[in-house]
Amino acid sequence: MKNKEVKDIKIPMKEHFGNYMVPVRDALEVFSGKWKIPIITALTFYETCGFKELERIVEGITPKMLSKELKFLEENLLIIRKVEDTRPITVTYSITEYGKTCKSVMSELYRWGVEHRKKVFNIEGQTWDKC
Amino acid sequence: MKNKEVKDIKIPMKEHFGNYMVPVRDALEVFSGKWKIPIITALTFYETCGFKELERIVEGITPKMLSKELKFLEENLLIIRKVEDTRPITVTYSITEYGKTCKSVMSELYRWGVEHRKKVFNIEGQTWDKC
DNA sequence: TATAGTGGTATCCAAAAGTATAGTGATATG
DNA sequence: CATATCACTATACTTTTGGATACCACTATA
Repeated sequence: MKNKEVKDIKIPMKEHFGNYMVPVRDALEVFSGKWKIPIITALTFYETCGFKELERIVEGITPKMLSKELKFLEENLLIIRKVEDTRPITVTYSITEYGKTCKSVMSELYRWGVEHRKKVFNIEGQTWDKC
Repeated sequence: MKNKEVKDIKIPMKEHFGNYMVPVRDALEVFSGKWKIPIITALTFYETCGFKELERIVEGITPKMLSKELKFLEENLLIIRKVEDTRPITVTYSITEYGKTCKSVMSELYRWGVEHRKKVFNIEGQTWDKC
């Protein structure tokens, strides 16, 4: 082919989208994985829980994973950990005001996910109890 | 402690939220991982691309990953693969109308991610070129 | 005939994510 | 004194994810 420069060569996304992916990846880091959304949801619902309580509420999670994810969520300012001076000492985890902003993302994921089930698996009207 | 039944024992999320997590997880399966969103974004932007084109557009991806993710996205009805009867035969991948519905989720992830950067890293006004 | 481009596979490997199981020190209860 | 609860940590393991490298058949071009 002559005039190679005429052929429309598609260029890397970075040229068009710059750093667009960076915040998207940040968000996904918070919401992906098996346990982060369940923990956020639990703390949004109950406001404050202890460690063992969360182990029971978030069914199936191991203490190792719970501990790891709580640290991550605290570093990301979504929850706060407080050591209460009781006997025996108890530790409480609570959702922050900022943590509550996750709701918009989660409900968008929920909304899209429900449509996706309909489209891909042809499953309608199942009881995806909205909250 | 007497009156154990008075103590408010927090119950597993499933009691409150039922199958709420199922569609959320479905959605996350589509959007998580390193390459799915970049591929969707590329095909949303260019409408139709060939395999080698995508390899160049989505910088850093290996043919193995590209092949795997394209299969996944096709199974999820987000893109279509067509073998064109040219010489040599070419294969095109295009976004479906349904695939375009991903935009709402991606822009919500973007929006939240930008706020999250501000909050957690105190990074303002950077050029997260919106699209 | 040599080279380059098309659309991929095959194989091996490393790192990350997640599971299973056990145990710790402090305190409180029966 | 035995047992249980709280908030974890430690260790070993498996699974999943992704990366590196090589290679394939086919066709077109120089």
